[in-house]
Amino acid sequence: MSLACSTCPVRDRAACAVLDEAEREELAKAGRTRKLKKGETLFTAGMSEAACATLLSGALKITSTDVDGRERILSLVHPSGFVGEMFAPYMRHDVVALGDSELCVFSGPAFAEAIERYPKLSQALLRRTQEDLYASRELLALTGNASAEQRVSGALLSISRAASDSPCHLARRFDLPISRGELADMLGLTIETVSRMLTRFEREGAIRRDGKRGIELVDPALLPLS
Amino acid sequence: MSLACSTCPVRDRAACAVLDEAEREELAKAGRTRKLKKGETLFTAGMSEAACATLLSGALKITSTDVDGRERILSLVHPSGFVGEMFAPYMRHDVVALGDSELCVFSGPAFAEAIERYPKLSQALLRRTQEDLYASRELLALTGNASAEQRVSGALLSISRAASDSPCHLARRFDLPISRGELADMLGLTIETVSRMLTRFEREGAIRRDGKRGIELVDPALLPLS
DNA sequence: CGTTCAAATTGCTGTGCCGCAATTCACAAA
DNA sequence: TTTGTGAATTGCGGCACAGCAATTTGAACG
Repeated sequence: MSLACSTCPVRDRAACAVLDEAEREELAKAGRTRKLKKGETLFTAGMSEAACATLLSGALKITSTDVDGRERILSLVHPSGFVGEMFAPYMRHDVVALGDSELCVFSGPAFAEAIERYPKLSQALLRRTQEDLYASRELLALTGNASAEQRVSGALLSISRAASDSPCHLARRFDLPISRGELADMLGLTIETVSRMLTRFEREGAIRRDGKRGIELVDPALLPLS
Repeated sequence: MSLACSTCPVRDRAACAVLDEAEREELAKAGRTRKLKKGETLFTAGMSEAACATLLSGALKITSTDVDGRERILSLVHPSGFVGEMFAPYMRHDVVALGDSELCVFSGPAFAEAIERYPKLSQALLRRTQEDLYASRELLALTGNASAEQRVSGALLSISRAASDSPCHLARRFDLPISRGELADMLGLTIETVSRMLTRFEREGAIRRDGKRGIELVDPALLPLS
């Protein structure tokens, strides 16, 4: 038996929030909660059984590994986000926990059935998937032909927006959710280059660094991409 | 009054194919067909009225233009493909015809209403959007930290697969749907580099070029990314 | 069959990022 | 506080790609 949805931390933001209470409890019977520690893998690309999940707390990364063995971060997943497959017969990408995380996991067929049964759920997921698609395309545009300076700057602004309550407002002070190496993997750069750009921004007075992860935007207008 | 769906070239592959005939004709009343010449713009990023469309024939590109004015191709759209917005209040990216094209266009609100009415349509679009999301992520992985050689090689294989009837089979001989410049914009390279890579592949015996657009895969195994 | 012009190719040079290595830093544990 | 360890920073060449310019190609036209 699953945890009751009434205590779910994302019960009013996740895709299943469009269902009424009875429907949601019914859906919950098909899923199960799961806890992941930092670095643990939820799904592996190529896995032959489809599955999907809603993130309750923590953070995930969706990655692919290229022929040379280098990892590429395709997307970050925040609480209430949705990952996985319900139509495809296998998992397309790796999904790994960035920090300790809690999830609500479903088998692919079970969730596909739920989508059949609840049209509202299908619509909510369509909305969400379109948002993910635009996020992916934004990242594509950012890492396309921009300089290293622009990429790091763009990532800072994007993370700052994600950290603030409103998506069009910048958080002046925030913590990077990922390491330099992961940021580099996301931007198609190297650790060293990311580090050099942060140093440059700080020297130019655009940002101030507070420990390994803390960032304060002193003068966002100085960042090459605003 | 719209063109009857019975003569639609993609009537059994487009998202609306999941509707029965009566429903489809009903939906068609909300849309209208439109023809675009090569290079004409369908949607412009920021346009305040949401709209969407199914591509009947021809080809489209979804692009964004960065601060320096360089264009980045985010996605190619083939017949039966779907583009545009029905939930967002504005268009996020530019959509331009790569060649003469025919479309079935809907206003955003009208299509949102259709999704409400026909759960099957919502599901079909969810499937399709997920496919687009994976395609976008594949491109992200390809252009991430791969060398120019790998990017061009990967694009050739990807286009060859798209040109063949089955998505896991390579077409030995095909025409590039886009110019060198557009291919470069898609891969985050320059025209010159794309050209040099094609020359290299031909010199090494992996491909043969036939005119400006024709490509024959002589020995795909020689391509660095297979 | 030539003409025309945009697209593609090729050569050359500069540079921005990578890749390695050494050092420093931050945070946690003793 | 000291110590230990992994992450981050910094310096230093090398190279792959960008950017410009000259040339060639090829598809459509008269």
